[in-house]
Amino acid sequence: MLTHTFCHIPRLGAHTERELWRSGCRHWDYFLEHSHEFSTGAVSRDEAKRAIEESTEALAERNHQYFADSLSSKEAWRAWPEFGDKIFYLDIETDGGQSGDSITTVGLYDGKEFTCLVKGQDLGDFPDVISRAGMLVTFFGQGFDIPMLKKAFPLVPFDQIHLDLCFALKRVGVRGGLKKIEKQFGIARGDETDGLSGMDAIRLWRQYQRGDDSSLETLIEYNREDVVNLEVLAAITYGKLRDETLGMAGLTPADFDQPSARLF
DNA sequence: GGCTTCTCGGCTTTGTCTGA
DNA sequence: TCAGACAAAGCCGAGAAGCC
Repeated sequence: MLTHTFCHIPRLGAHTERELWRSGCRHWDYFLEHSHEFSTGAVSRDEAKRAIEESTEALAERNHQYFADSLSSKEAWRAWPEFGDKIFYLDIETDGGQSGDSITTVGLYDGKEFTCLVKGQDLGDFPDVISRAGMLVTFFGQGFDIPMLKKAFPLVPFDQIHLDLCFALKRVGVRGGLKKIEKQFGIARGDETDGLSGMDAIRLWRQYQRGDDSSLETLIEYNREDVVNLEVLAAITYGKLRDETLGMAGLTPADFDQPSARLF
């Protein structure tokens, strides 16, 4: 979807992008060869062409910072397939204000492997682990996880593309908390963690601190299911947003498979 | 409960296009 | 070349929402 995107160009909005698609310009490569044939709204054609040349180069170099800056958070979903090999699904748990509301665990899932960094053990490795990510996927991370992490790790730049599924799903009419949405899409949890909430995560951490090691195991499993399930939700969200975005232009995903859409 | 960001609507600003 | 019309982005504030 990223190579069909034009609304990341400064001062070029969704309306102009839809007009470009409708008039047959559906891929960066096509625009670069035929830019003189299309209207780019309030942006000059030369400026738009320069932006698309930069975008092509940035994608070839896997430069996630470029797209983190140019793509609005609302449109971050478009980069999900292109940066799939540099994604971390992320979720944190906290102690609920026990010591200034500090982070107890950080769960990270790259699509293959789950890593849980635990306070007092390996949480200090977070800056090193996160430096490998080009894109972060969270649920309400913009409102909670990322501000908390920025506070705990002020030297980490957090320059990744950030897809917040909470707001992305809301755009396609799916509302509610993470657990409610998981149920809505038939995503099941294990017997041990089914029904647990963020408040239970705080309780489990406190039990662990009192010497109950099995509580930490349950907390890590809860954290693991949170981030692994984010991948399933991201795929659902991507499909829904793509269909809705194309639908607003009177197009379907099949229209992007046309030769002119792919190349020329 | 506090925090943060979202959406939405209205207004302002900026740049392109078109015709004289 | 220039001025007016038009389109789109930016900005702001209010209210809503979900996180722990």
